[in-house]
Amino acid sequence: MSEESPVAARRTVSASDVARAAGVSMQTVSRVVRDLDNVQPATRDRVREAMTSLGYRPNRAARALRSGRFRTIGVIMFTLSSYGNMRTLDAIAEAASALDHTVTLLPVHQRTRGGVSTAFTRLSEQAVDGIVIVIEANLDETEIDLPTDVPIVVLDSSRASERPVVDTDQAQGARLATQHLLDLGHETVWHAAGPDSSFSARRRQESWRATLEAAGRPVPPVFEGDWTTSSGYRIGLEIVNRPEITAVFAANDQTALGILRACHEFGRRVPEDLSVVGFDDMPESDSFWPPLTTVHQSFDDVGRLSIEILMAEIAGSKGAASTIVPTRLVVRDSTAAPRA
Amino acid sequence: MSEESPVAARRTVSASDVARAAGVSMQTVSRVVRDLDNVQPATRDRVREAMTSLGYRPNRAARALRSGRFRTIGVIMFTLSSYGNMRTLDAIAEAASALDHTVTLLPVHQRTRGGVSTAFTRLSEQAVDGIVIVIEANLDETEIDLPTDVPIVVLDSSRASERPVVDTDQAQGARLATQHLLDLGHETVWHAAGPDSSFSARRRQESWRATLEAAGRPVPPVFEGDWTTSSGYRIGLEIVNRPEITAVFAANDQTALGILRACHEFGRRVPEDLSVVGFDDMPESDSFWPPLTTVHQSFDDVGRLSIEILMAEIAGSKGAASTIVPTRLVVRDSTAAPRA
DNA sequence: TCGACCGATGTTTACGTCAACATCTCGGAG
DNA sequence: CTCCGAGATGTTGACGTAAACATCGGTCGA
Repeated sequence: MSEESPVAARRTVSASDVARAAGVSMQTVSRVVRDLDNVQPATRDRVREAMTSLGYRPNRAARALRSGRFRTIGVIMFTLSSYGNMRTLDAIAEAASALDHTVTLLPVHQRTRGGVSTAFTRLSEQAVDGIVIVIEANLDETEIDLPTDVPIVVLDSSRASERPVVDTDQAQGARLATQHLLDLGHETVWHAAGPDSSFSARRRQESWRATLEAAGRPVPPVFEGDWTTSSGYRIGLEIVNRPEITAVFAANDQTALGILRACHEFGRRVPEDLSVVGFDDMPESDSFWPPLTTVHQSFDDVGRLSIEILMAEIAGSKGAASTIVPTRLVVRDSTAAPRA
Repeated sequence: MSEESPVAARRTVSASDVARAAGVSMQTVSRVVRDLDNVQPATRDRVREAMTSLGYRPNRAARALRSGRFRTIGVIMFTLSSYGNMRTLDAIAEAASALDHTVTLLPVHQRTRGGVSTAFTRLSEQAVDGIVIVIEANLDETEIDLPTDVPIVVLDSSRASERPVVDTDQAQGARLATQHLLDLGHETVWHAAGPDSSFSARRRQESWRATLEAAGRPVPPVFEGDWTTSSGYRIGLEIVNRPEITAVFAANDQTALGILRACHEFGRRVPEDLSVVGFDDMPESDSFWPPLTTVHQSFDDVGRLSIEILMAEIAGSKGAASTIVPTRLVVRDSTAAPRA
């Protein structure tokens, strides 16, 4: 009945306003906000009431300043425009949110130097408690001016990193794909690779090669791609002219899709004349034509684990272990035994 | 030569540490940091040197507390797992970054009440200067406890909102698609709709209907979908049994892809027996089989404009105008004249 | 009955920065 | 030679919160 007038917007309601309204001290308000200690239920209710009627919202900046904690995780990625990155970010955001943390996107500026485009970022202000680096590049980490005192978890990195690494088990996935094709009876398996700048792509390629070698099969030259459907299409155009190729392992589903397109255009039948395996298991992959056999990776697990490890580091645990998330092969209709 | 020892990590370097090292006052450090005023070049250099050698980073919380500005934009979205949302977020992040702002993902918690799942979010703490709502739901805005004093821009909203709205011109896009099919000589066009909870989906449907009516064509019943390939596949299964259907406008590319799959499985030829148009123009769409005719929407423009408008609001301009971004039709191989 | 102890609440102070104001230096005009 | 002003730099005091410490009743056992 008192503060009804919605006249001029007061600036901001602070804890002391609430305290005055509830007839308690600021400190008690703080305790109620943080669900702390024993505050007498009656007092608590009185404070709560005052908070809602005044529309009080704790000032996060002040809180962070005082406590030194931002309850915020920073994420560094080059681009959101890839299926994997997006899914990973989604999972990270969800996991962080469950722990009552917020996710902020830390900008990465591209820089061209000596012909190579590298990333250069100056995280000039510390406003995060931890950082997840989801970056895909031949990136010298020194190019990113990272805070020294903030825990960091890295995805898609060389294992050489001293930081904790969380990643899909690229090697296992590529082996699954390659072995599947060999098991079907193909003499060997060709590979439509991802960009050399990606650690994931490199590991998939290495594992494909190792699997062939372990089976004593010839290792054909690699088709170089860059994750895109158009690079897959270009590779597909080469493949359709070479009847001796009966099986291809594509570095990701988009590349596989591009190959499928070339096959359609030139009448190369899949899987009768050519078996194709992808990697990622995008939601669309089961509707490609034919539905794509592919390696499913669990982006959700990767995102969730990276937050778990990061939070442990933030909480002070030293030397958190790196973690590898297994994949599984999803067999659909793009693979078959070679024609006799 | 002096501070070489990397012994124990000091806590944080503050402006006063820098001031001491450079032999100036904190205020001068602050001036240098903000590139302000006239600071004697010699002094400026001295301070800069001290900053780098000490590894000084301004404390963003303190800065925000003092200035009341966070240099941060909050983004509210249900899920990142849709092509459009992801692209929009990417564009928003880029635009914000160009203006030296950071983007944070504000979590939205799902809540089920009375059988309907609604969003409930308590943005309990204000830590953003403005908010972009990219939400797709029959959402009573009161369900989200938004700060009252923060500028907001809405995407994918009913036009009824009093807030500034930025969106793709859904109506124009749907008209383009429908008219294209009519122009090819189809008697009428069927529609594989998106979920009713999406304003975009509803507007595409309305415009499809209006276009048919304006052309004096019969308006067939709507196939109800939910953006996914599997709903498109389900719709496709119905279509393949009905030879009288010669043209379909799908609410998005995924739905179209599902329809294509059903056509392949049951030998309904596209575009000879059925013309299909999508909406979005995903990067994969030109590699579908056949390459998909679709409506291209410019997510980049939507993201960029939303930030422009939001920033203007933050800067104090009242009543920012809503904006509609045009689409364009991309004709590929999934559409043709009906067979005579 | 009294003192110790415990739970509930209040008081003080510092977190790091920036705005406002104060001061200081130096050159040039009168 | 003095005074004034402009530019350079320093000092003080919030911003809103939470940690540390202080205080104040009341309960319970000896």
